[in-house]
Amino acid sequence: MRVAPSPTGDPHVGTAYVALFNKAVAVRTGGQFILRIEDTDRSRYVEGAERMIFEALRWLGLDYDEGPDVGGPCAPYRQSERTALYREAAERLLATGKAYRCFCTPERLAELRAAQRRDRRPPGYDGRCRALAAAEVERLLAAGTPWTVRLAVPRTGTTRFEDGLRGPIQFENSEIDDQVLLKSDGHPTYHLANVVDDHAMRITHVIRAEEWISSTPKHVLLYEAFGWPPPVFVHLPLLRNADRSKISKRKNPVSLLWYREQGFLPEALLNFLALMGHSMPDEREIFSLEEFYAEFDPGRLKTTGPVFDLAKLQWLNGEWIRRLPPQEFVRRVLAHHGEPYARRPELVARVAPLVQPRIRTLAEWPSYADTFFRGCSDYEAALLVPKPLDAAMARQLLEQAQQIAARAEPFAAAVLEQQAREAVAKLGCKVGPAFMVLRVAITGARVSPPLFESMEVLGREETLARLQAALAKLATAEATGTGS
RNA sequence: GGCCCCGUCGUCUAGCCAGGUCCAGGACACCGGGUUUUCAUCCCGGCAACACGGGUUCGAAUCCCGUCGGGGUCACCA
Repeated sequence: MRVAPSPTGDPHVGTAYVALFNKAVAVRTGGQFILRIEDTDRSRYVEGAERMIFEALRWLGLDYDEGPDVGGPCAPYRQSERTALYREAAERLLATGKAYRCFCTPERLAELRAAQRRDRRPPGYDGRCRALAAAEVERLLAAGTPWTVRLAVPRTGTTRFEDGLRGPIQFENSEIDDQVLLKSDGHPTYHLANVVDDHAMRITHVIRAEEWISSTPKHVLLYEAFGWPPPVFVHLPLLRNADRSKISKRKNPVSLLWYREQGFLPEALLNFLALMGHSMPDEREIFSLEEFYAEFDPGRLKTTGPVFDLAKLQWLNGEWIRRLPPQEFVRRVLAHHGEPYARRPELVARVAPLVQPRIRTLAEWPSYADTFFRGCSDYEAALLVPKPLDAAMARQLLEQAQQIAARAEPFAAAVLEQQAREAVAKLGCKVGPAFMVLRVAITGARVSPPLFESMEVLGREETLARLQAALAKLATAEATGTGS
């Protein structure tokens, strides 16, 4: 089993999807899971993209047994380092007449396509160079004319293969183009490199995306031409945008980097991907990678393209965050966010339990936690006076709170809450609005972690300071008429 | 357009291969309600689908055919 991405940009969510199922088969069958870098298109090569693929796969826990950065018996695992192999293979095909040299220029091919399009005929190479006499080939070669190698696809007959998921699939050979195998720059195309490598690396199951179905007959023909037994082909459904087109950058976040930055847990992303197109026998929806491997069954794969629903991923991520052991949650927060949190790990640990049940992604951490790290002085004074109350009542509540905070012993949430409730009752106020006044004073926002727990974390001194600041803010607002 | 793949609630799906136990179950989202100091959690309830038409059969979401719909692919990209 293998996954074979191209280093042409950010690591793609589809790569993770395909890698997941390949690895699952490898784990279940005791086979090797290989990472192969398909970098045969130097024009699309992106510096650093390869390293990001390594990192993304590791981040997800989809480690590979063999690959460019871990080595293995079939090294090298970068196609750009295996060009001799492909040339040799192409020579073999040339020698046996299974392929031929094509000297057509890109211009002629473009004109050919244009003409076919104009006449509303199916596009494809017209086979001109296939009929070239040996002497003519020699002459062109001697003249240094650039050439490619094309597969000599049989003109008649049918090529069939068994898709491990969809059953028998067949194509008329007359509909298959004489695919270019070796480009004029000496690099192989996907088709050649893929088949040669899959054979060389003893890949038993080619598990890839559905978009490859229509080129599979070319691959089957290649295996036949080489006299090699073809692997089992399994075409996974394509991940889709909401409009059901294949998932794309424009309509969906597809970069694994993005998911990491947004604070999605690898566990959740993997869990979500596993849910797309495969189901657990007991319909369980939340499960670990290990559980997935344990229950994975090719027979439970689906063939219909699932729409990638970020909302469900967010829900799942929230579930995973809530299930994290407290210490682990702290570790993830620290790993995800740098300063100012990293400087105060002990404070993070105390704040964490208040935030953990409230967020769906690690990126949301600051929205609840920042009041403990950055203070809260820049809120609007009007927030201190929620709807049914007036400024006078707000002031009284804050003053009562000051007294309670000053004397509470110990300075703990339960004590503070009990005394606050009593005081509020005496003032003849409802707890909801009353606590809202204090919440704003303490956290600077109407949405916050629990009030008294927050006070406890802040400590007596800071609590008193914030209450005092709120009172001052209220007074200023009243004086300038900007309050309510 | 040719070829190929696919078609159960808005979305992810169970059920289909081995027809009845399915007037189709679960989850997300959404809408109500409850718990609650805000938010979130948690609990309860609701909305909502077998694409359509034939056929086979005592009986079809499940088998067959057709139609329609969606997608993929038609590069010296992968």
